Amino acid sequence: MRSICLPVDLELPDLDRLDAIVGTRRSVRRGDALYRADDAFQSLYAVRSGSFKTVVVHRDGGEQVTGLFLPGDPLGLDGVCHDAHACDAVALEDSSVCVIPFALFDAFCHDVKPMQRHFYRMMGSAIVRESNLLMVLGTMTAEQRVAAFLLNLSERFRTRGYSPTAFSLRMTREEMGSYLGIKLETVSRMFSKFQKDGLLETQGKSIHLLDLEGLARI
Amino acid sequence: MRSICLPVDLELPDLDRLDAIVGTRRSVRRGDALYRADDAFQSLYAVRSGSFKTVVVHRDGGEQVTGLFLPGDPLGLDGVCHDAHACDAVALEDSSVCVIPFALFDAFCHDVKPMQRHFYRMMGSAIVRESNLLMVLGTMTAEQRVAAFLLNLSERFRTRGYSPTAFSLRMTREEMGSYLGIKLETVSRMFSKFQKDGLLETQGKSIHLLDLEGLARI
DNA sequence: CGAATTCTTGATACCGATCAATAGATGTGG
DNA sequence: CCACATCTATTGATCGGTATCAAGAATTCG
Repeated sequence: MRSICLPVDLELPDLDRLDAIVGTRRSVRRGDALYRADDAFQSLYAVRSGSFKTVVVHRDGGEQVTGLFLPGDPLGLDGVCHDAHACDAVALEDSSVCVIPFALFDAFCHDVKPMQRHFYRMMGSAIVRESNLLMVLGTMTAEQRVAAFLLNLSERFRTRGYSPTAFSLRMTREEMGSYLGIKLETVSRMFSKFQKDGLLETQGKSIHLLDLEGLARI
Repeated sequence: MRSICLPVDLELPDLDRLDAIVGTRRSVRRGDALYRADDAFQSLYAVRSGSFKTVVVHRDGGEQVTGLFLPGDPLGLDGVCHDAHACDAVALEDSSVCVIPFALFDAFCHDVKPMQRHFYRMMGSAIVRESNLLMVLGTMTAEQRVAAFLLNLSERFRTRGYSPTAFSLRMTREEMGSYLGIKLETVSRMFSKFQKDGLLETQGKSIHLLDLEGLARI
């Protein structure tokens, strides 16, 4: 878990100090928010178990899912900008996070160069992840979006040591659709199509990918 | 200019050190790249004059414009993640940038806390900017996208002290379309429609917004 | 178990893509 | 500085992919 979350070589005294900073845990029930847009930014979080979505809420109530976070993913970086969070972070299932008070974390980064470097990487990763999503929303058909989404998940589960071909997805079709810029019915239709083509099997929330290469060719 | 680019109060010795770091200038001709995806990440940049677009290139040649950068905007943050840039940065017109060697800048941030803080803000802003674009691409109609784009530009010109209602836009319709996830013909049609409705006047690259509130209502 | 939410599937409508042709702008070399 | 070639923009006609509307089935959760 730490290898995903903090792939940094730290010596013992530093490691203890970090453990003290990250000490607190917090549980969030399915559907509850870890933080909301305009909440004061005080802490970063690391997903320990479960999963989260981040959503931007438009003035006229329109919601856009902008991120999906799995165990090990850092959460809350959107708040670094203006001392307030820019989106809501909502648990997709009963979940828990590590709380990382930013003031302490920042001071720690100041003293420990590899940690500073890793923090930069986390911020950079968030930027690149969103760029990739822009690419998906800007250039792909509905079919390609769903395929790209599944392949991305597969890869992320793989790096976490879980099966890259069989996993359970706690998002609803509607949330996936929002994330991908399409409607829930379209998501459902694409799943049906892929199933018909022998690329995957679905049974409710659990998904079994049968042909990763086939999905990649779409 | 510095007030956009570095809104930080620095004392004199620090200011001199920063000037030394930022010393170098670089000119980029229209259509040329300041950097390309996979180039080694060595420097950040600040736009001095002109404008840039960032583009992500898909394996099958598909291009997606992911950002538009005006004077004062920081450029290159996408490279902080993996020691290599994640996109191309291309000049939309003959332009110039300040070159900020990252190693020196990082050391400076380490010593000067307000600067560190400002760097965090820049990274955070990049994340929030992309979230907003995700919102545009995920939830808005073509008409709304073009209106939102023009209003965003208007606001950015305003904060820079330029006219918020009359400006010249060096992007082609195709580039705007790529940025907004629609085709160039659709961009053109929306401009024509807005013109018919008395919301703006266009003449080639120069745009005159006549009714900001009307655009916002769309 | 039972109510509520979520999912699937079908029929139809509409927005934006595509194809195409003309007009206008931009830049280059004579 | 003009003439020509090229790139860019506009506008129209048509097509297709997704959204929308609707109904019923499956799943989830209290």
